[in-house]
Amino acid sequence: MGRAPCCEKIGLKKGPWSDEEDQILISYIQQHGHPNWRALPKRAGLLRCGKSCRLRWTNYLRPDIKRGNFTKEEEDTIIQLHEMLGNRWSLIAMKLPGRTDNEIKNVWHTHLKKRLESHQTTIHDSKRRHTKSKSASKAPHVEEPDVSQCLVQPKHKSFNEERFILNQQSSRESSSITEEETTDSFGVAKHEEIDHDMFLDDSFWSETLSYKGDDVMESDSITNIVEHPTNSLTLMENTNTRDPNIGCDTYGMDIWNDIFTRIEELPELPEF
DNA sequence: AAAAAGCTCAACCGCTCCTAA
DNA sequence: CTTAGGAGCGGTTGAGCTTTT
Repeated sequence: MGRAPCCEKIGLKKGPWSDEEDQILISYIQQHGHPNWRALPKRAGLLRCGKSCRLRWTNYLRPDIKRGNFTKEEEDTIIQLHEMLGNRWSLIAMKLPGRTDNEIKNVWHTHLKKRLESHQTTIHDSKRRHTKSKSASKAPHVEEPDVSQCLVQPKHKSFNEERFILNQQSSRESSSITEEETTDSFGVAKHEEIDHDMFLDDSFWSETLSYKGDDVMESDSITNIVEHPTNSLTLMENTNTRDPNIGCDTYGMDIWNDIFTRIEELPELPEF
């Protein structure tokens, strides 16, 4: 069929935004909101594509944007959530108030991914050396904590855990995965390094996916996620991402709150 | 001091999903 | 049911800045 271009490109400005443009966009949105991004630039008097305006607003001009370096806690959260969700930056961003998906994506590609890669290389080297030295000498070896263990999916995930990730991954087929990953026939991201013992072991997954109690969410809800992940996650995603003004549906948000709260209870990741 | 290499991050692009007609 | 259009997402790019040689 072929999609029409999102906007009439001729005569529209591209590239970095000027202060003046920012001010126009901010004041327009403060007065009128943004019920229709496509029509916004014309109404506001901006020579920009609606998409460009939305991006500028959500990634830079929104009043609740937190700027500055990421804290270690934030980075840990990103690593943990990336482990669970893959490159679902918008979902990860939901857990980091004031941070945008774009920012998180940048941090991942510029800092975190490299950190992981270098540590995995180090670990491989040390393991290779260890294997060699083992055959050469019988000296006792103290196993260093394997950082990569924090970063790969559990080797023996339960069926429900697998389905949870499957649905997270496959609900957007175009989602790609990081370079260290391969994809199986179901679109599930799999890491090459699956022979490691897992830092996020079964207890993590069962804790994450189970529910006992006194939280906001009904226990039926989490059971529903586990037993009907497709329905639950589709519901959550739809309600969470589609209303720019309201933000998140309370029901869907409660589910995420619960999941994210459990992630926070995880043991601290080792220092890199 | 200058050039090269590396890094960061704002912005763009193309795609999918959802919804209304 | 089909189609068109809007919104949002993730991948990628490239300008500008910083560090290294």
